[in-house]
Amino acid sequence: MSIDRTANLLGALALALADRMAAEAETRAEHGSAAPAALVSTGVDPGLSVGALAQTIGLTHSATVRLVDRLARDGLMERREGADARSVGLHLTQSGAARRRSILEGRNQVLSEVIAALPFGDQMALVPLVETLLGAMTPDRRQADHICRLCDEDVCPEATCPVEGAVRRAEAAS
Amino acid sequence: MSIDRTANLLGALALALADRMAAEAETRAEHGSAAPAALVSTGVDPGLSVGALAQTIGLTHSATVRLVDRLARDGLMERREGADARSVGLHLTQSGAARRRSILEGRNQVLSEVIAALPFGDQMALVPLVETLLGAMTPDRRQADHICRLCDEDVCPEATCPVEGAVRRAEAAS
DNA sequence: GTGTATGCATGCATCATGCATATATAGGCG
DNA sequence: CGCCTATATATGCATGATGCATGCATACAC
Repeated sequence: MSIDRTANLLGALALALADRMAAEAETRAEHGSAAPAALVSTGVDPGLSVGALAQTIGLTHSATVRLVDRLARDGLMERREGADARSVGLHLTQSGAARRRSILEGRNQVLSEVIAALPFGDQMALVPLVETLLGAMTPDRRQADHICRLCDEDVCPEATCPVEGAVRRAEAAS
Repeated sequence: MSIDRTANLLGALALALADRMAAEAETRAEHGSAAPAALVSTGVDPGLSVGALAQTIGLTHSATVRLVDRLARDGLMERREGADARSVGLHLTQSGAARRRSILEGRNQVLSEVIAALPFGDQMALVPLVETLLGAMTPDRRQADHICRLCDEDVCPEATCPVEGAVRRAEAAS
């Protein structure tokens, strides 16, 4: 059992899962692949700035401005007052919050369906492995927000999130 | 430990891994996110048609025609005679084959680096879980090719591929 | 209070992609 | 043999998301 084969299998699984999640999310939110992440992340941290959102969803600032334009035009997101007179505070409308829930439910459904292929004991065995891998992929706060840009915090609270944990350890070490 | 939290964690991991793989691949092949898949898949099955490639990489036929145009213009891919006078047979040039190796090496490096966070025993424990999940995501040959569109067959031979196995079972059952 | 940094927005260009359609070949049926 | 339909590739056109360079307003430091 070479590490290369393990790597290849894990890569194929990640690709297949990401495909399904993206397909599901894009049936529920137009305006490109970053739109679901924008809705989900704005729901987690209402009032965040355009720049902060840009980093989380992995677009340039200008692309994020246009995306917010589109989401606002659809009545899903609003620009309100920000921390500064420069800054904007982004918030979901009621309709945007509903859309967000729909995206999260779709994602959960896709993933749960796949995981159901494992007997319960194997599901439990999988969890710590995934947690370790996620922790290893989290060098700093910025990456953490990016990784968790589609996460459902109701289901995976921050207190037990392995990505959060890795950030805390990294920040304590610095 | 609810299945929902497990699902969320697995989704985050898949997303993070897919991000890294895509970023790595796109530093090595221009022309959009489907280009790496086109190069890898053409290497696995030389002589395949444009239509077959389109299904594997998940683009429309016309988008695939343009992608092949671009890769051919860069000297990475060639249109040769196909099975028919209608069909085209796609092949990598020498330079295309080299590019393909580079893409696969980059992918392997990204994934191996992450997996190295697990002690060896845990890596071994992970393999059968991933195999089961991959099998569960493979309803037919078409999906199988799509899932494996970035796989390195040198490292993960068809004989032991869980996706291939699932296809064979599905075809035997029908 | 002047200069630099930060944050948001816009003009412009590019590029990948999809839809509708055109053209060529294959195969079946009368 | 000729016609019809299916298959395969290719193209015209439009769209839409994105990045770069830049402009503009506000904040902060000295």
